[in-house]
Amino acid sequence: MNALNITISAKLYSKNPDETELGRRILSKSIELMDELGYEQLTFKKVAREIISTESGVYRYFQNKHQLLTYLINWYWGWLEVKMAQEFMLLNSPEEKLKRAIQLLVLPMDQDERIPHIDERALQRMVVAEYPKIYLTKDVDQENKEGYFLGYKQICETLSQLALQINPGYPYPHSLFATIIEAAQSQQFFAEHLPRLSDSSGSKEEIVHFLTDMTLKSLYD
Amino acid sequence: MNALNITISAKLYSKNPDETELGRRILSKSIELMDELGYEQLTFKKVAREIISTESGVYRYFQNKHQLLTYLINWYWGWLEVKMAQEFMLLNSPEEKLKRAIQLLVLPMDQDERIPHIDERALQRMVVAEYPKIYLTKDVDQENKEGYFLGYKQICETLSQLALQINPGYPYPHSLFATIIEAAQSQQFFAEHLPRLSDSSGSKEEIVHFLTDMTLKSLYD
DNA sequence: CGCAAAATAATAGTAATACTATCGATTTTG
DNA sequence: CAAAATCGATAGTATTACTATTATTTTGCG
Repeated sequence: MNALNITISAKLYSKNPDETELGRRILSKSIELMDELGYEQLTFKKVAREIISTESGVYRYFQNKHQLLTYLINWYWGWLEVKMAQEFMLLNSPEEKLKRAIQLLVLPMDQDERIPHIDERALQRMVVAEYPKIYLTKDVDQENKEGYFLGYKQICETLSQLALQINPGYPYPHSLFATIIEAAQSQQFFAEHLPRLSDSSGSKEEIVHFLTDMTLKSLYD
Repeated sequence: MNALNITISAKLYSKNPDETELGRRILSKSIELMDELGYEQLTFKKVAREIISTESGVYRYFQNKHQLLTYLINWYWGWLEVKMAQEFMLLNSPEEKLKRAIQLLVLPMDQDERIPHIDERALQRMVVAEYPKIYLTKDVDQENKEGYFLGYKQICETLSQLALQINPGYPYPHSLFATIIEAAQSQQFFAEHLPRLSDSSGSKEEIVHFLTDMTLKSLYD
């Protein structure tokens, strides 16, 4: 728990990094380095060196790099969930809410001044580049039991409920929003790196249009 | 090139594994072990031991594990492309072809007796569990130039062309089929491991229905 | 058939990684 | 103020992902 009431399963850390200065510096530098170097090239040694601490210091907060990545991505989903809840209060129809949710999934957001140690834009870029790595492992079933993917599942559930308000008979709400959430990430990646897998090489607005079109056409039959 | 005319960029190997007995044993055992252990746990040493060869033997065919994975996944896309071309000859309308393509993406296929060293089902399972790892790296742009992702892009292009036959005005054919192809994989994974991200915990037929529904609703407006 | 060239096996070695363990020193807290 | 938690510093280990070298076997071909 922190300023924004983002809850993260206690299985995702050894010692809560949100509660200490060192922990917050680890989070901050990890996001920066993971965005810059990518998950594979990041090591706890590099993080430790940059924050003038030690490898064992980082290990006291996270058991390994995979747990750290999972923590950060869950933080992102939790934060997005909070943003959505805030914005939904200003909107009336479920359709407007879904449209806004898709924008929040894709468009870059402003730095939240209440959480200076998290660079939201860097985090967002990092999530686009790394998110499937948290579940594409042989430990997925065990880690699922431990709540490693609650953030993703929660946001998928929220959007599914909205979809059922629009069309209570739609049979695939979870599949739909898992697909939309995945596509929101992968289309950003493809637009930048593999443009022949996208029609939106230019602005993120085009990705928003594509996803919105796909969502609404699926729901209204 | 092999019995089935699947072409794979020469940048994806040091020595063509398809042309020698040792090479084919490497492919065969790699698929088996990658399916069983997952990408991270696979090592060239383990492959070598199982085929009674040596680590350096495997390195003569592939520069590293990532290149091997990319080779196998391109082989899969190439093989799927061949299957689709065969099946499309029996069908007339683009809609029928698209429906059949989605089935081929999801449903398990029979072993091809002409290629005894490739276990297609194991390969298919492995692709579901590992495919984004080939492009989610910091080298994606360089590797893209070298043709690492041609198989994926080719299949996306083929399906996009079909979609434009149905609706020439549809503005997002590449995004649509990149999304459908990704969802075909991720929904299989979610149905098995993270069922709250899917509505198809039972049969693969449900995934086919979901994807077909999404595709056709997107195209017909 | 015999020989050169290519392919493979066998072995060794290296740098980096992903941890684990220990031990004072310092800070926090009850 | 004493106990406990925290942190920094250092060392060490098993594994991994290669690279290099040499010896042996297989194979193409004149």
